[in-house]
Amino acid sequence: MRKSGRPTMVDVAAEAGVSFKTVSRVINGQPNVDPAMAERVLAAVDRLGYHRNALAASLRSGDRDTIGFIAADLSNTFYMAIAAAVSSAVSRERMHLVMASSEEDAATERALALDLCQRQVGGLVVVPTADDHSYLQREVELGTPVVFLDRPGSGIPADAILLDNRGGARAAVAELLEAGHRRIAVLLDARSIYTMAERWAGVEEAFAAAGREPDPALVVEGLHTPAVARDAMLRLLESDAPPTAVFCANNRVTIGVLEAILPRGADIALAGFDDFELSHLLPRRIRIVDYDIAGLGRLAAETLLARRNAPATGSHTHLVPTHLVDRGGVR
Amino acid sequence: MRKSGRPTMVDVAAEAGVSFKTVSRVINGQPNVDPAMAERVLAAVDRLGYHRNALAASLRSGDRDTIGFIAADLSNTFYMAIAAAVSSAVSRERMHLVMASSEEDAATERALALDLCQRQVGGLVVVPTADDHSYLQREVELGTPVVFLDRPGSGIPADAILLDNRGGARAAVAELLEAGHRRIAVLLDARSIYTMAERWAGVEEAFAAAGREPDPALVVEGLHTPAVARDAMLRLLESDAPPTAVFCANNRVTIGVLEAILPRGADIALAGFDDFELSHLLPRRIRIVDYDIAGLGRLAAETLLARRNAPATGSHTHLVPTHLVDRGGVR
DNA sequence: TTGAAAGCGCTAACAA
DNA sequence: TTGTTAGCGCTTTCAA
Repeated sequence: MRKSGRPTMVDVAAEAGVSFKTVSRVINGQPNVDPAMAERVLAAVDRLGYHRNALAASLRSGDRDTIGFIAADLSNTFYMAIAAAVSSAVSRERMHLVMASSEEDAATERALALDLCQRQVGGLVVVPTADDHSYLQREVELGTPVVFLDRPGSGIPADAILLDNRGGARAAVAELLEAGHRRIAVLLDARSIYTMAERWAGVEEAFAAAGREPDPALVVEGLHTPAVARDAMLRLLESDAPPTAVFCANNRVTIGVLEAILPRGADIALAGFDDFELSHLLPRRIRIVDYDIAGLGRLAAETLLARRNAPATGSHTHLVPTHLVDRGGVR
Repeated sequence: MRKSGRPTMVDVAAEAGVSFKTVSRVINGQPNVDPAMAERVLAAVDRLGYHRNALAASLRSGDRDTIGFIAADLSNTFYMAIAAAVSSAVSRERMHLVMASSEEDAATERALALDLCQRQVGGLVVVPTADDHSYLQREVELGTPVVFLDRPGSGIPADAILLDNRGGARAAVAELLEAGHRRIAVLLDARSIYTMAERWAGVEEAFAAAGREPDPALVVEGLHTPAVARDAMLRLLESDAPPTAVFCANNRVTIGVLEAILPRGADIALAGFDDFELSHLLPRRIRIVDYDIAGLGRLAAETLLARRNAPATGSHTHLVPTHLVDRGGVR
């Protein structure tokens, strides 16, 4: 064994007294090897504690068995759940998932994506923060498939896996309108975020279908944290004409609203986009726009893996359905 | 550019009309390069859309800039949160995190760990499922540091990051005893799991300190899911002598217990190990054994990275403190 | 069935 | 300051 490093195929070959190509054959389970020789090689492998260097192997063969995942914000349980789903789908194909977070920063996203490409990933799943992805153009051309998740990318041909944001929001608000509510508050994060814009569009569609339109005084946007959403809700409750119902455009907003409503037992109908842990134990009934979050991650992984083998025949956008469910109402 | 593949340093050198070592120097920002030459190289890089192959680079240099993380179960938000923390700590050092899940299976854990070692990871963070890790002996000897997280490993010299399970459980139960409770139920997952054994030991210590011991009729173990925990709690509530307080040994058990208690408004004092999302919005007050979960992941990453540079001077076990907090009580 | 030689794309000595 | 020559550990021809 050389200079105290890890043993190599050459070391194993020397130990077993065979050519180093024979070792390669045995290690890779290739046919046409004399069982006796294989036996000797395996014994040498064992004695030396040899492990194949997968990086060196892929250098020559060009095989890529790693997939990159860039989340927008890993501290958000939504993206963590997706990462877990992508990971398990990827490992089912005996591949690995390398995970990173852009922290909602376009430059970071770009640096991470390019870095992962340099690491020769076989594909990239990206929750985009940047609004131009032409920096990936070259990589896609060279055969690294990219799949956008949760938000669409732009500037390159790549598949996208999106939620039916519009339909989900529309259905939730339509229900509130049908129940006779006329003062419906709509609380959102910044409308510059793709999902927020879509959900807001769904809200408008629901109002339009009922021949009405949202009351600007009851619409609050830019609610980026539960605390901010809570304060906004408190102000609405204390206004001259408080809402009788509220639609929360994501789970952070929903949580903030609950923080405002629950302590004072305000009597308001609740609907929100995104389910969350323990929603079923809430004391108040709430309608939730739910969807298969693990399925979202799985679909992304499968779409990506399919691209690896198939020719780039136009990009496709998958719309993952949402459905309304009841949560809470536990006394 | 050769056979339609990605451009290499040789291609860039040809394009720029310089030697390929000069390209290497420019790409790696090494000193002693004529600015004019660097300019020409950079232009060629741009024209060709060249990106350095980080795998090939590390093959020769031996640099390892990837850390492996093996969770016991990525569908558990606890491990996902840890993974996120490890990821961000690792990327702060400009390294990458490869994520995998053993699904609580020892053979899977072993296969994943060995696989990651073959991929030349610079270190391994493992939430162990196997109870013998001597299979990693060789890798540790060869300089791949291993850090165990949440549960101790065995058979190899490796650092461990553990929670103060015993102290946390003891404090929670001691408080119930001090409040005068005499019929305290203790609900656990299987005691064969390290954390459960430790927490149970903490419970016994608290009882012993009060000159008492747990009532076997009120101790239920093997509660692996919220549903099972809920049913166990319901049986206790309906028994002849129901408990006046309950200690839940992890958050799954706590959730099951809440599912049993909340709908019927049973008047029972609650304490549980592990915080969970939205615990602060629960209608019932509950004492929680809390800890810094992100810090746990960060500490694991930092301990691992420190090992990479330092000599293997004996393994160290870090005990992460826990503290009791109030949750819930929102009407 | 086995082996020798030539790469993969890069870094690291060494020379010029 | 620049270039040359060896490798890193493996896979892939191609010949024996």
